[in-house]
Amino acid sequence: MPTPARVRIAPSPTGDPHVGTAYTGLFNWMLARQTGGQFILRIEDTDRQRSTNESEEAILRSLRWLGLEYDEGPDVEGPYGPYRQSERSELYRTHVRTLIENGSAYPCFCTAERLSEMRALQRKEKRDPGYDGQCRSIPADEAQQRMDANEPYVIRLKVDKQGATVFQDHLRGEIRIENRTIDDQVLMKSDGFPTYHLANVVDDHLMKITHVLRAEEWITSTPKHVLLYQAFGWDLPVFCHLPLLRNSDKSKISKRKNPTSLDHYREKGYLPEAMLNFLALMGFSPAEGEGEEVFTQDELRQVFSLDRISLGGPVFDLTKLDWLNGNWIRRLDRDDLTKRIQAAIPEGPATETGFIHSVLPLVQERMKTILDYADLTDFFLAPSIHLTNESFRRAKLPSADLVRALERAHAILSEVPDLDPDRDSGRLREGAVDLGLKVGGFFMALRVAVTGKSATPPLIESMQVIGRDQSLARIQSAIDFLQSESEL
RNA sequence: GGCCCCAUCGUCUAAUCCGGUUAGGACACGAGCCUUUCAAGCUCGCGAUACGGGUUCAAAUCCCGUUGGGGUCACCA
Repeated sequence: MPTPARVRIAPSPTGDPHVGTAYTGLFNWMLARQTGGQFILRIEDTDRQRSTNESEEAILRSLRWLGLEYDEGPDVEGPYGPYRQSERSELYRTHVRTLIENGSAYPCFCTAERLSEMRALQRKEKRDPGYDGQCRSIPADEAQQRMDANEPYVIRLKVDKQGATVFQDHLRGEIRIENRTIDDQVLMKSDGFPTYHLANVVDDHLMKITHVLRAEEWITSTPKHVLLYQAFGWDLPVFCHLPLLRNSDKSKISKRKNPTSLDHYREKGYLPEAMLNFLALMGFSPAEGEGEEVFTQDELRQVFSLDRISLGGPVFDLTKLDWLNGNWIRRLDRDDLTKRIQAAIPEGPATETGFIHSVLPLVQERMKTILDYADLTDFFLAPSIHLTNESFRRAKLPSADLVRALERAHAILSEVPDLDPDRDSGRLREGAVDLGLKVGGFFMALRVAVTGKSATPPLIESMQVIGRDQSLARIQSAIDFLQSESEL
C-alpha cells in the first residue's frame, strides 16, 4: 500500500472556472483517493484586485459538478484552516518576519517607476532582467525607520547569486537552475498580502502537503520555492509538474482559442463523467490497454499512477470528448438521463417525465450531448410541420408519386386502430410494392411528411409517440401541400 | 533573446526506465455489413517513431548535436 498523499489544488478566483483547474484537480484527486490520502482545496485569493467571490463560488460549484470531492476546503472544515489565503495574513506576516530575522529576506523601498526604468535599461543593454539588489544594502535600523514612517515597501527574497539550485521533479528527474537567473522575488506586496510564492510554500508546509502536482508553467519558479523551504529549514514535498493543456496550435490553452470555462461545458450538455474521462486521458494512460478508453471515476482512482503520465503537452481536442459524451449518455439509465435532461433544458411539454420516458428509447443512442435532446425531439410535439419541396427531395420521387405514396400510407394507417411497428411496416411495404414504388422512397416520403426531416428515429415507433390521428393529420397536410405546390 | 521543459499516426496515447513487437490501442476519417432514413453496433482499411551522428549483433528505446514546439523571465497566479 502506498503512503497516503496529502495533495491540494490552489486555484485563484479570478475568472471563470477553468478546465486547467479541473485537470490538475483530477490528477491530485486521483492520487489522494488512490493512496488513501487527502485532497485539499485552497483558494489563492491574495490578488485583491482580481479575486472575486463569484469566481470562488463558481470554482466550488464546478468541482462539485465534476465530483471532485475535497476533504478540506473553504466550505469543508479541516484541521489546517482557514483554506482561503486572504484569511491567513497573520501567518504570512510572522513567517516573513522569520525570514528577515535570519537574513533570507529584506525590505525594498524601490518605487514602481525606478523598477520599470531599471528593467528598460536592462533590456536595452541586453542583460538578464531582475531586481538589482539596491535595497539589500540599507542598514537594518534605517529600514526600520522608513517602515515606521509608513514608507511603502515590499519584502524580497535574498537570493545568493552564486551556485545553482537543484531539485527533483518526479517525472523529469533532476532540474538545475543557476542562481544568477533567480530574481530577488517579492514575497510580500506593499498591501501586506503575500505573493503566490510565499503563501504557497508556507501553506503547503503548514498544511502538511506531501506532493505538489501542478502545471508545468511552475517549473521555472520552483527554485524560488526550494530556496524558501531551505530558508525556513523545512523538508521539501515531492514536486511533480503536469503537462500543460494546449490549443490546437500547441500554445498554452487559452480562452481566445478554446472554450476554457467549465460552465461552458456544463451548459453545452456535457456530462461530468465524460469530462473527467476526457481530462484523465490527457497525459495519463491507464494501462497498456486495448479497446475503448471509457473509464469511470472509480476505475480511474484505482488504476492511476504518477508514473504513467506522459510529458508532451496534449492538445485539448474536443473530438474525443464528443464521442465519450455520447458513450456516457448511452450508459445512463432512464431515470438518470431524464433528470439530467430536465436539469439542462427549460421546462416544457418536451421535458415532462412521461414524455421523456416515451421518447428516450428512440433518441438516447442518437444524443452526443444533453442539449441534442431538444433538436432530436422537437418534431414529436410540433403543432404543425413546416414542409418545403426541398425536404422531399431525398425521397427521389416525382411529385405525383409522392402524393400517391402518401395517399396510400394514409389509407393503410387509417384502417388500423393503433400503430404496430412490425405489422404496419409490412403493410406499408406491401403498399409501396403495390404502387410500383421503391420501398426506400416510399418510407422517406412518409418520414418527411410526418416529421419534416429526412433523418429521424425509426418511423413507426416515432408515429406511435406522435399518435396515429396526429400522424394521419400530418400526412394529409403534406398531401395538401404537395398538391397546392404542383398547381403553381 | 537568456534560462527551463518537451518531441511516436490528423488528435489522445502504448511500447522508452531494464535496446530485440509485422511500432499496439482509442478518437477522427474511408469502405463494407446491418437497415425504410439517421444513429448505435460489427468488420476491414488509411495512418507515426522530426533530422543527423554515435554506442551496439540489434535503437522509437541509450548518448551527443541540430531542428521544431512550449513555458518562463511582475508588488498575477
